[in-house]
Amino acid sequence: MDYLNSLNSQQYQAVTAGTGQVLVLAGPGSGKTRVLTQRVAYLIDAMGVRPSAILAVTFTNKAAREMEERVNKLLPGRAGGLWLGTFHGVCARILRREAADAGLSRSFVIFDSDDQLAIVKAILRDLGIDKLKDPRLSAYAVHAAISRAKNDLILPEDYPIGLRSRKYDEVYAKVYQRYQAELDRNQAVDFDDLLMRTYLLLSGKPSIREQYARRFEHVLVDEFQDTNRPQYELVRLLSSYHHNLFVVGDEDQSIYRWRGADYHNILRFTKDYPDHQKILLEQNYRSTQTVLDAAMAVIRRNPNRTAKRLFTQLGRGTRLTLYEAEDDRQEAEFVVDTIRETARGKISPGDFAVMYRTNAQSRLLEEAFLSAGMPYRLVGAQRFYGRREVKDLIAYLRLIQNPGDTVSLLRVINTPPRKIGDKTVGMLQFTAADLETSPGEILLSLGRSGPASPHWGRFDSRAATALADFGAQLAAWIDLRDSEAVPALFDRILSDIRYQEFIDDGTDEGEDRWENVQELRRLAYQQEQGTLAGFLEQIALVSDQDTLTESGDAPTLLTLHAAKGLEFPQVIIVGLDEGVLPHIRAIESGDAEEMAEERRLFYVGITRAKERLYLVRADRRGGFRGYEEQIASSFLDDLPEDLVERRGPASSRASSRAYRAYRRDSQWDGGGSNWGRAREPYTVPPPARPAAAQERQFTPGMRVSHASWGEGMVIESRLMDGDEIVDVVFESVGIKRVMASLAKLQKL
DNA sequence: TGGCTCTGTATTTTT
DNA sequence: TACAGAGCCA
Repeated sequence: MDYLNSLNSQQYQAVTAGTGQVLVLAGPGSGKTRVLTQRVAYLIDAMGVRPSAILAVTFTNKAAREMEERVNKLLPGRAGGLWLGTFHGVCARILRREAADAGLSRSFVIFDSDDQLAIVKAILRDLGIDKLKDPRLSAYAVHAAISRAKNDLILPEDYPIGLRSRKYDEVYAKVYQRYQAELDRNQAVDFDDLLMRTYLLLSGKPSIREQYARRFEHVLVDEFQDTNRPQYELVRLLSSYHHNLFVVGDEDQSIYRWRGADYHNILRFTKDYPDHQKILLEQNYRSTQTVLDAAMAVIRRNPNRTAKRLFTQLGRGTRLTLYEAEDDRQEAEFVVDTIRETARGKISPGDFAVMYRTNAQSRLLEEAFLSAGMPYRLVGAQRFYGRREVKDLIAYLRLIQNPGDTVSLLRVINTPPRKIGDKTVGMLQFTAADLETSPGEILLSLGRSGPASPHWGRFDSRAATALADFGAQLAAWIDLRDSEAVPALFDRILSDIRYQEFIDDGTDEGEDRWENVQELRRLAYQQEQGTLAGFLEQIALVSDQDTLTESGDAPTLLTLHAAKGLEFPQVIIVGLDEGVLPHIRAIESGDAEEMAEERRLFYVGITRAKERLYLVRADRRGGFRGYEEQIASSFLDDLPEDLVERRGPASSRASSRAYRAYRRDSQWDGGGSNWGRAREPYTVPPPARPAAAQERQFTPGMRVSHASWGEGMVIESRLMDGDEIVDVVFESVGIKRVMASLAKLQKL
């Protein structure tokens, strides 16, 4: 157990904690992963726990893999059989094993965001709602409402009508029901289903719950601040027999609120498990004190947090650089120049990470790198898996795995073109609906039996032949699926459909597309041992971080979200402008929690830096209609002057003056200023001053009473401008939004 | 049926 | 900008 010697006393305490519940509050860079890894090793090594009785849940597959490697290094050959993975991955595994009890086909597929959105779109079209052009009824918004419901563990038939708006809720409820029915018809689940269905399975079937709860003597959870309701409940259920629960988190790094994550789960944990041990990890082993001081100055402004003191023994280090460029092109050039000029000697290009708030910001950066002839690594799964050619091939694979997957079928039925047009497809769907089967089954019947198929007569002979040809192909692939490994199947599809001919038209773009196909093929070849189902699952659940490769000495480009859990010697954060970071949507929402999350995002970015941190902004940015003037991010205001060295053409000029004037104005006009040729004004709430910081007095579910409206229940509450805005459903008058200070609500 | 052009609109973050 | 979807024509 030599490994224990390298721990500080808090880390040691955490790693060697006995049984029961343990909450480790770990600041950035405090050795959280190390504690988790060694804890697992300690359980096996010192406490004699079988690896297969340990469940460890991480946030990304990458983190899981790293943890596995490190445990294996500590205990060579003794850690096999650990359950290690992401929440979504673990849930998929459980659902696959318990498919029958979960009401699923064992070969269920996981729909990606595009498929999910496509289903919502089709339903809206069917209901004639797409014509309304109401942004709150856009496919995107409706899908978000469904996702929110699932994250609140609300089933379609229980969707509450009239809580917010009767008109919208009715649509959401209806679409939710049809959406879920459509998933069922396709034998498919979405991301939220993985969590919700596992929760329903475990909560609804005591025998299955007990089986898993007995099995997992120890449950460990990483990034606990980013768990949502289903995840919290799952952890509770899975640890409900042995009650050994070890969670690690940091409220200040919670950045997935929009996905239902709720850092209050940390507080909830302390209440639900009153006998827990709490251990604080404050010593930072990653960054210089300057970086930490900057980080603390930024995060201090957030209300509702446990104050932490981050300290290091790595010395003061270099001051931050704040570079103010004239425009976003110059911003990108600064990034490239800085890396080129600094990366020599001890610092190499691979030491750099460039972080941004939105993916769109990577474009200019990429262009700048390309024109400078410098390589870079871009983190992001969507970039690859969202490509048409990649999606096509995955759709083929999914269809072979599950012919009931009509979404995939429709995607590939005429791609490449095989003379099956809209009319034929319409007939196919109609027939399937008529006979209460899936289009895929009809296709297979035509393929296997030809004119002898009972469905043949439904189509004219040309259409029937085309369908039968494709059906026969599909049937052959399905046979191959059962006899061959994934790579062989993949190559067979490629050659059968002559995909290269279709996609690679000799243009640069065509070559590019074919290159992507090759990349997917490489991934398939790594799946020599695994099943098709496993390959598809792995593909469906890749996280952005999983696409981060270790190879090559090139700077990494990634979003602030994707940067969570990583560290780099040199960090450049771009886009420090009001409206970019913090993002305009957070500002416009007027929701203090959303602004707090933007701040946490900045905090996460800052604390990734080991040695040196650059912050970059631009006076003007190109939007989709020309350039727009920018104001420096209000977050920059919170950095102590003595930690920052200002540079750049813009720093001493107009923008700063305008910015200061703007700040002054916003003191008394409540935000919104016009100067120069500024665009539409928007209001910027003042940064959360400690004075204005306060606790929420009302939480959802709480019973309250009001002098004239009587009793009601709180459905939502948030802090805004130092007051609390509470939504309450009153028994007498329905839903009302009130200011806590004026309404004099009484808690019951 | 297939391919082209034109138009309108928008995703912030991602499992 | 960029991408999906509609509309048009061969």
